[in-house]
Amino acid sequence: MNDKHIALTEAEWTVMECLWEKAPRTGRETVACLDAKMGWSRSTTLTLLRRLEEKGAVKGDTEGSVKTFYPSIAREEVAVQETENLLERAYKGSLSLLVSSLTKKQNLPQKEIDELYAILREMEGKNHD
Amino acid sequence: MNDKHIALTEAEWTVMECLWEKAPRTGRETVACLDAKMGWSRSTTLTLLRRLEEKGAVKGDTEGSVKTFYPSIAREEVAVQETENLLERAYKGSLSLLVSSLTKKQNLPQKEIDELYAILREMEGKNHD
DNA sequence: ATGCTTTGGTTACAGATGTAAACAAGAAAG
DNA sequence: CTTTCTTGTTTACATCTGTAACCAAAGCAT
Repeated sequence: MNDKHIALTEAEWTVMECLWEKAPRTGRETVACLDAKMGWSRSTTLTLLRRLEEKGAVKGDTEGSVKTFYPSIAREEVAVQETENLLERAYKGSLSLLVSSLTKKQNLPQKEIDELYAILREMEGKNHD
Repeated sequence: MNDKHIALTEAEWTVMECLWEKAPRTGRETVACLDAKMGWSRSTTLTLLRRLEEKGAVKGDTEGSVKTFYPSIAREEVAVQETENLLERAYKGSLSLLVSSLTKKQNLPQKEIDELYAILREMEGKNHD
């Protein structure tokens, strides 16, 4: 059984961030977290949690009168999904096109450049092994 | 006078693609284009055009009884905007993190790798000039 | 036991989005 | 000139999103 195509809205991302940061979290904890971070009302948070549960992004566990929530997809998985989407939509699937568009506006800090070199080198290593 | 923050929806992207591909286009032409490509009804296309005009993404020019449309933002501009958004949201602003996440799934074709090297080298050139 | 508090669930509601029918004013045809 | 076709505008409507009030059941305090 597989659950592809989970797209999160802005608000839902915020909730997920909260759970990715630390999970499981009880309803109350999650509410507190998002009240602190976003000033959201209890209802808002709980509604979002319900919708996320419905679309399979979080799993809720009820014990007695209290419910605990935790993500059922990894942050990176969602990130990659959304990235691929954008890549397709906006750059015809070409990562280098994305990078070049971005860097045309502003140069990267050297640190980022080094990281990227490292990634490329490593990939080349794998490519002909 | 500046018009930042233009976010396009899925459907609106499709319309813009049509105009970026060739512009200006009359209403009729645009309708034809999107009917062919998407099977949309005349009304649908025209509604989208109106909304895009409202949000400042296209400019419409009425001459007599016919209206011509053309994009008032460049494709790349929108692309970059949306990319920066995703970058912030999903990768804490780190491009290298994005790239590494993506390439973890599947290696890039050599061509892409070469392109990326080229981009990096060029940027380094600019960095200390 | 009886009433506050905490906790999750149900309902609500305005604005955005996808999709399109209905309508009106000008152009073209007979 | 009437009829018909075209072209753009208004209105419509279901679904999705952001945001939250209201409600009911379970716990706790008196």
